[in-house]
Amino acid sequence: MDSHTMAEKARKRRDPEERRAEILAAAFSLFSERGFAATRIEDIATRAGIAKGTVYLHFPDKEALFTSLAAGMASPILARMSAMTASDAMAPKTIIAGLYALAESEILGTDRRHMLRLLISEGQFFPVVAEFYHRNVLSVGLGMLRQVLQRAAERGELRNPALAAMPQLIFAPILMSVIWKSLFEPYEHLDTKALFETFLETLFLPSEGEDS
Amino acid sequence: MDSHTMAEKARKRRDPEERRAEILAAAFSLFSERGFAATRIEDIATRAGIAKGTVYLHFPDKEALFTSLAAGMASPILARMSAMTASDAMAPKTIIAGLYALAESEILGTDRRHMLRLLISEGQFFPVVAEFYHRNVLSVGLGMLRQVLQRAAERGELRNPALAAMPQLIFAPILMSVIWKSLFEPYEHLDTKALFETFLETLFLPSEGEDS
Amino acid sequence: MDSHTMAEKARKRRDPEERRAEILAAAFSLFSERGFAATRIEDIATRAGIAKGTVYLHFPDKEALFTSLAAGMASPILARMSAMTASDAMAPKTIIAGLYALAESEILGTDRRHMLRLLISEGQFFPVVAEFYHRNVLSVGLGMLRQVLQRAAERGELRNPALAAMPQLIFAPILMSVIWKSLFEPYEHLDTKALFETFLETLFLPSEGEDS
Amino acid sequence: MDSHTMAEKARKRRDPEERRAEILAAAFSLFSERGFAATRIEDIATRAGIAKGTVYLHFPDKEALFTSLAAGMASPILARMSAMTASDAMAPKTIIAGLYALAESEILGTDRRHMLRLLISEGQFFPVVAEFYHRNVLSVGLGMLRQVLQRAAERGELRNPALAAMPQLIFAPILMSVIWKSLFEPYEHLDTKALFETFLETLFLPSEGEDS
DNA sequence: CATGAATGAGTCTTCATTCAT
DNA sequence: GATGAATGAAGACTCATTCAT
Repeated sequence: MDSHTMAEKARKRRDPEERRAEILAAAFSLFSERGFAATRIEDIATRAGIAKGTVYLHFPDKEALFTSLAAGMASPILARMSAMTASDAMAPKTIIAGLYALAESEILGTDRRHMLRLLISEGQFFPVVAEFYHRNVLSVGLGMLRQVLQRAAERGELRNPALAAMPQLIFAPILMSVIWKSLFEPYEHLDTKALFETFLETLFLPSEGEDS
Repeated sequence: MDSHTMAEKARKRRDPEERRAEILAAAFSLFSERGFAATRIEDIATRAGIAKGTVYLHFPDKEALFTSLAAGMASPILARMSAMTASDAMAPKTIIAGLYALAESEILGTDRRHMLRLLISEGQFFPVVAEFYHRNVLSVGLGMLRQVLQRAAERGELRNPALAAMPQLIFAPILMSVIWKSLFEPYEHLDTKALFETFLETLFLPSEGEDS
Repeated sequence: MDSHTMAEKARKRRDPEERRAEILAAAFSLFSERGFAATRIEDIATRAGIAKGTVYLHFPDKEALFTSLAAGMASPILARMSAMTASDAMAPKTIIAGLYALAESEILGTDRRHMLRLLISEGQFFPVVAEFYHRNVLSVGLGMLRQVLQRAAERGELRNPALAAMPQLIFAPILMSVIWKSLFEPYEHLDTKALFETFLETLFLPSEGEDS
Repeated sequence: MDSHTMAEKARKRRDPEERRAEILAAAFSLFSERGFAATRIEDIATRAGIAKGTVYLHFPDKEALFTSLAAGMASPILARMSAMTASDAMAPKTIIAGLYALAESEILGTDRRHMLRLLISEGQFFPVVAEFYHRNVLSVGLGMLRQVLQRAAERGELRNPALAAMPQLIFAPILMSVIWKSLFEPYEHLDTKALFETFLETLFLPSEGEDS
């Protein structure tokens, strides 16, 4: 018999990276469900299938847990966005449409939307996180959008060329959707696909041969 | 006659409504600054100039403080919005422009923006509040907007007539601005006036005699 | 019926000073028994007949409890010592004898000896306490002793006049006794009265008309 | 032959006695610096250059570490003292002077003074230690002193022959010095050489041909 | 033998809520 | 009504000890 019977003994001595990831996953789901203040370290440990003290072997304190989580969230999304906007070949409208599709499938359609709400909620009290996001996510993301919008304006595709100076507006419906889903979805469904579609058609002039 | 002067008496036994309002004002400023969890009842009492126990004569618990505050926040804004959209005489674009002006002066420019952020943050954990807002603020507000946008569409003033079905989009830049101000303003200033202006010009076709 | 039925209701709302004193008394006995680290705030509270949280209404933290205790211990003893050495009329030998009698009845014979041991033990880790004692107790006490010994030397009563420059030696047997009582008394009794008597006769030449 | 060099191996699998000594040395320095409660097993391990668990291969628990340390401290000093007092040839005054010189160079002048303070502080809570010291150090040490003082008394060298019945007094200035160094040295220097000299001259009559 | 990840009992401290005055 | 002392449940974090590798 192999001494690494993988099944049962999995409880002890995991690979540190794996363990760390499990803790973060547990923290993620609990922070999402209950918010930062209402989540107890012990609950995170329990959900990760470990003891309270073990959490502290991987993170110095509760705050670090949140900070790590926030930082880790950023890169995957950014990478996708980056890949998208990189190709000059793609039409701006298609790029923005792709961004909204990405937002729908990767944020609104998953638990990640809770994390975004969490960042909105708690970010203010974690300046490290806010600054990190501004520097690494927003600056980069807005920069890419600015370029795309600039190109669209030059090609005469934008309804309002001034949009290129306000790339934040592109994010606005995404944030709105996250908030709506969090607070009001139980009372009234929001059709985000239609929302993004409508917004897109408002931003861009119809392409050649497209029906108005 | 005893040694209690009028001035001294003025501190005690105030009109209950007035007292209640003072407590709410104190709670408002503290919740805004620190969030719900980090605000202590005692701090609220101190800021209101009363004793801890007195708070409980007016509100059953901390949660009630938050829900009352949330409920109280709604009406003034709603009233103004209502007043605005009521007049059929005003052009839709002017009404929406007025709404943004209102948002700037009454929300973004004041401490109320913190309260809106607070509603976004904590609302999920206070279903009473979320439902209240959906029923009394959003339903009403979105209804009004739908009418205004419908009228604009009929008058051919909208870039995209489908907007009338997505009045939530009107709120999106306001939410975005609130979030930006909370998290990123220290790192990068957001010119909300320009943002709203740009957005407005994107939604509406130029009026007669206006330069595109 | 008097509403201050003093007997049963004594549990609540005591005079703050009294309450503070009770907490200090409880802390004193527990620190004495178990040392600083091994004493739990909750035990102090229980012994004082109050709830854990109440301790924190009177002292900011565990350290403050120790510090206050240490500071409070000093003055009574100092006052007595001061009264003693003040009178120039008394013979130096009588004064020192009185000091040892005081040490026996007020320190070695009471729980205060535990506190002295505690100061010896923990003082190093509480620089505030050590400095306080140096400034307010030792400096003063040694100063007084120096004067007394100086006078004795001038009157030719000291076996070794150089003692006036080393007043710390006077304290040495007291410290030794405190330590002995703490550690070894169960195994071997120390007759402190005889100890002090022997030491005194070693320091001073026999008075006129005294038997050797 | 594998990649393990001699140097690398030297870190592992040392002679058990040597390993034990290293752990005790590490424990000694840390207990001295911070006291018993504030010293963590992990710190001891780190300072000894081994892993936490390894400590438990040599000592059953933290307490055993302290008691072993305490016991080990005793013998060297005792041996020296024993060697000193053994020779009947040496004058009593010279022996006691030698004892103080020993105390200065081997205790007060080294880290061992911290250990003595530690014994004073924690001894009470480790009855095993207290009893061990009483039986193996104090009884023996006081016995030797009693003999020496007895001899001095018989030879008419003592100011007060009764001193022979109170050999504890000989230790008093040593303890006083240890305590002073621990607590008050930063605020006021104590000249222990002078202190012991003064004390010695107080106990003993001047030797023949010596100035009083 | 040696390691250090894992455990969980233990402790300080906070704070919403109560209630005697 | 108003007060603020008192309560005690709750939660972050520590660290001696164990034990799988």
